[in-house]
Amino acid sequence: MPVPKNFVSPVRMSAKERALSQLQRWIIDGTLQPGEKLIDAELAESLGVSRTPIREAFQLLEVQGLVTTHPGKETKVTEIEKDDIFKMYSTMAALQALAAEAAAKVIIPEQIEQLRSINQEFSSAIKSGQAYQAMEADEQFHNFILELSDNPYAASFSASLQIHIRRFKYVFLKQSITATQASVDEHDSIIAAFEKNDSDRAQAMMKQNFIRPMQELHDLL
Amino acid sequence: MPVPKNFVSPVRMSAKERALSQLQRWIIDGTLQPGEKLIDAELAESLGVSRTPIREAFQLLEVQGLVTTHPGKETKVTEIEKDDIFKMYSTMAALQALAAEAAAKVIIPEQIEQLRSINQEFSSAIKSGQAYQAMEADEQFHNFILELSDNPYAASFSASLQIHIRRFKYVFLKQSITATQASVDEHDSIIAAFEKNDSDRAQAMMKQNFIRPMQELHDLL
DNA sequence: AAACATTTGTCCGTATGTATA
DNA sequence: ATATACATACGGACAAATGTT
Repeated sequence: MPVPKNFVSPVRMSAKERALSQLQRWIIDGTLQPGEKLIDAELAESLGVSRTPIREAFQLLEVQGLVTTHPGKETKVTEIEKDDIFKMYSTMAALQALAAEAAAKVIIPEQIEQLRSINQEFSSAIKSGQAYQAMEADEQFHNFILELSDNPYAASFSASLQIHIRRFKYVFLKQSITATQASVDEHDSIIAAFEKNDSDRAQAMMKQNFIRPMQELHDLL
Repeated sequence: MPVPKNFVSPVRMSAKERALSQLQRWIIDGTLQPGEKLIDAELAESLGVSRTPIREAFQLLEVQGLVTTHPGKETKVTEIEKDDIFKMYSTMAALQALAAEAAAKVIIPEQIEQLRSINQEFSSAIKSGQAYQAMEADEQFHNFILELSDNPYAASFSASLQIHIRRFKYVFLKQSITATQASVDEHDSIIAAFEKNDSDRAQAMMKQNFIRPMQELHDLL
């Protein structure tokens, strides 16, 4: 019997992983607010697990910078302020520019076509005012390039930053749309640079793709 | 009774922290070799703690990329190969270049003097063939600039990469000296750029300070 | 194919430490 | 200043999962 090869991952998530991703979601979307105190026993009950997986999730969240633990004292959701946007975006810009530079040297036509397709969805989402879908498509575009760059360090750091940026948007912008047509055009420029294997230009355009919204966001707040 | 103000940090390290730093050391210096299987119960006994802090340390090491966990199966020390040097150094270069760019805009004369002093020690260590001291001074130089840049994301990512780079040097170079006079000169150029608050040049020189040894190392292996 | 051995995953009790009254 | 409450840190037992004989 032909079993579907790519079924939706039989993810037997451990309790720790479930706790982690749930807590991440709650912190990102503001259910758990900045500065809020977290008590493991309480969360353990509401997630239906024991305190151990919660504690383990706390440790990972601390490394990610989403919670801050004062050992033996308390653990709270990390505070966030609007000036942090500079630090997050400029760091992200540096990593993504690096990825674009590397990707430009190895990308093949089929992959360029995939990027085009993703950017098309991104554009559609913006035009129809679907903020969440637009954000997802944008992330997909950048993550695809990161994969091409074949740099696990940059990919890991970028993933971490992506979470912080998402949280920033939720906390300060409450879901309002942030992506604009300018972003779509910049993506097109990056794709064009990829076609010519022009790593310098790909790198420069990628940087702008983060620097511009960074300034727009800061002006807005 | 006058108690010394700056005593050596009353670090009440938790068992988890002790386990973590010990395991880090063992992985970096090759005591625990790439691909080696780690069993928490065993390490728990040899470190004189229970499995819990060992397990917690494992999780953090996994995020750092020093160990790889196959859930429910095993956890091993992450493999490493010589081509990884490109990925580590190019990523580090991007982060440090960003830090230098930011630092150039806010650095004050006193801090420039401190950098000069650190670079002096770096130079001395190289001339007297003290490989470890040279590496430490070099790291101190870069970490100081990271602090100035006031970017916790870049600082955190850089710290993580520093560990991987250290491990790479231990595994492939066995303590032989890697720093050269060229590095000292590049540091001087960075300092000179700082004096003029020339963030572009600081950024460019910082990048070269990582790209050059990256290629030298790769040619060597 | 099934039972076994090994290792990871989870639970919960207890100790330790910190802050508040 | 002492006691008390509360949250974290750790330990050890048990359960689940995987690979093997």
